[in-house]
Amino acid sequence: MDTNLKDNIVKQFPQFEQALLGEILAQSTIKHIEEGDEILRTGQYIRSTILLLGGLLKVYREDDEGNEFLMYYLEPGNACALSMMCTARDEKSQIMVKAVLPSEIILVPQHLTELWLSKFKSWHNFVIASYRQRFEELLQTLDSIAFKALDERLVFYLKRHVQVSGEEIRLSHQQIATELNSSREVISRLLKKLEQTKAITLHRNYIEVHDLELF
Amino acid sequence: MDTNLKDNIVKQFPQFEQALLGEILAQSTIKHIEEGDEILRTGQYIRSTILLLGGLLKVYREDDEGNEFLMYYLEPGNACALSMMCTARDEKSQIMVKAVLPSEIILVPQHLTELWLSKFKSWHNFVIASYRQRFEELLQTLDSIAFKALDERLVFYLKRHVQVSGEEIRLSHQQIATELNSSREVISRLLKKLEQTKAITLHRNYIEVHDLELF
DNA sequence: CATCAACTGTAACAACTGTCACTGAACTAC
DNA sequence: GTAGTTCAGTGACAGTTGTTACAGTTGATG
Repeated sequence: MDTNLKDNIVKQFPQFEQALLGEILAQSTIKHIEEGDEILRTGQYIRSTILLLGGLLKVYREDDEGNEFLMYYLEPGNACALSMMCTARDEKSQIMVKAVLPSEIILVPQHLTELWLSKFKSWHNFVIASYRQRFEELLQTLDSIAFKALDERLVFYLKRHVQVSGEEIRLSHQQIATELNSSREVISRLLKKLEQTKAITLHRNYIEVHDLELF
Repeated sequence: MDTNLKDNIVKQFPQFEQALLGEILAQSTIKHIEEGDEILRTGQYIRSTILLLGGLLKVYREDDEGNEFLMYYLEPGNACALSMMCTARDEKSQIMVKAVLPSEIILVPQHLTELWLSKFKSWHNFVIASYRQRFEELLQTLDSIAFKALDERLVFYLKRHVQVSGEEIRLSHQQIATELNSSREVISRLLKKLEQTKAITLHRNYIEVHDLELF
């Protein structure tokens, strides 16, 4: 069991040095998360850094009125950059993190995250790389909201979904509308238009993506 | 002259330890920037970390068609987080940085930024704090674009401007429209509405802000 | 099979934003 | 002062998105 776990960590985080792997195994908690469970809520204190071992997480923003929009997805081998950015003093989360699929996460206590930065070069690099990657993804999301009309944002959203979970997108129109902070009717309308161009086929509860490259 | 410079750095970056100050003075370049000058362009290679000693910089995003929108302002004592995030390999800038006022910047060569992280605790903390602060500001900007109508975004924009440069906002309607990725006529219309509520007074080339707290 | 709930399709309408066209006011340079 | 330029104000109109209202479809359950 423990050997399996170690193999799995090595597989998802091949860049970590041996000593770091040892510390992770010794000091952190592995947790299984059900689909739909919330891992982090806005306003909640962050006490651990989250590493994703298996499954799929979505990171999104929610405002006072319950509106939300998707920031990005985290795949196995990724970490939640924001949870690494909190220093010793307790910081509150600015974001929501929810499991899209049943997932396995590693929880590293905050004080270790800090310590490891100077202790392990591979950890340091991982943290920097994570920051940067997430910042870039956030900028892309920002671009799509700022510069693009909803039809283009929808295509951008579908493409990203294909990347993380294949050509069969198992979502209702309502779910998509929520993640884009729009409304169901509008999304239905736009999806219908996309279907007419043969880029996708609509079904109940899932969308089949043929080719979105032209958009 | 050099003593003046050191005093100035100490004033803007009081948290830096002595040894770090020494290295900054010895190894980095001080540069004077004229109002309107571009310090970093999208696609350009980043070779230095930028610390702001005096003046005011704006950090914004620009798309292929020349549309832009404001991400945030940098004030003296701040640093460009993105320019710190680049590791040894040459990374291209994802953003534009331009001087809003005549400014003094410190350019720290990339390899030192990296080195100092492990060498100086105060530098390390500064970098982490900068990342975090910028990420939060970016999230706020994102919120305002995603959740708010243009009238609210305009108020948010004006408020931020008051924070960095006082109650007299020296901008034309066209400049505001550009930074919000909107159009001049629309901004004029909304500003006029705001003026009618006595929150602001409009003049040629500047706006006088009385009270925006209600919005 | 009957019923119910969730999901999807659509039409009509309203609100917001962007665009076009034009006017006038303020400042600049000669 | 005059001409030219930049800036601001305004009305009309078009396109996009959100809202309301309702109908039809699918799938689950008893």
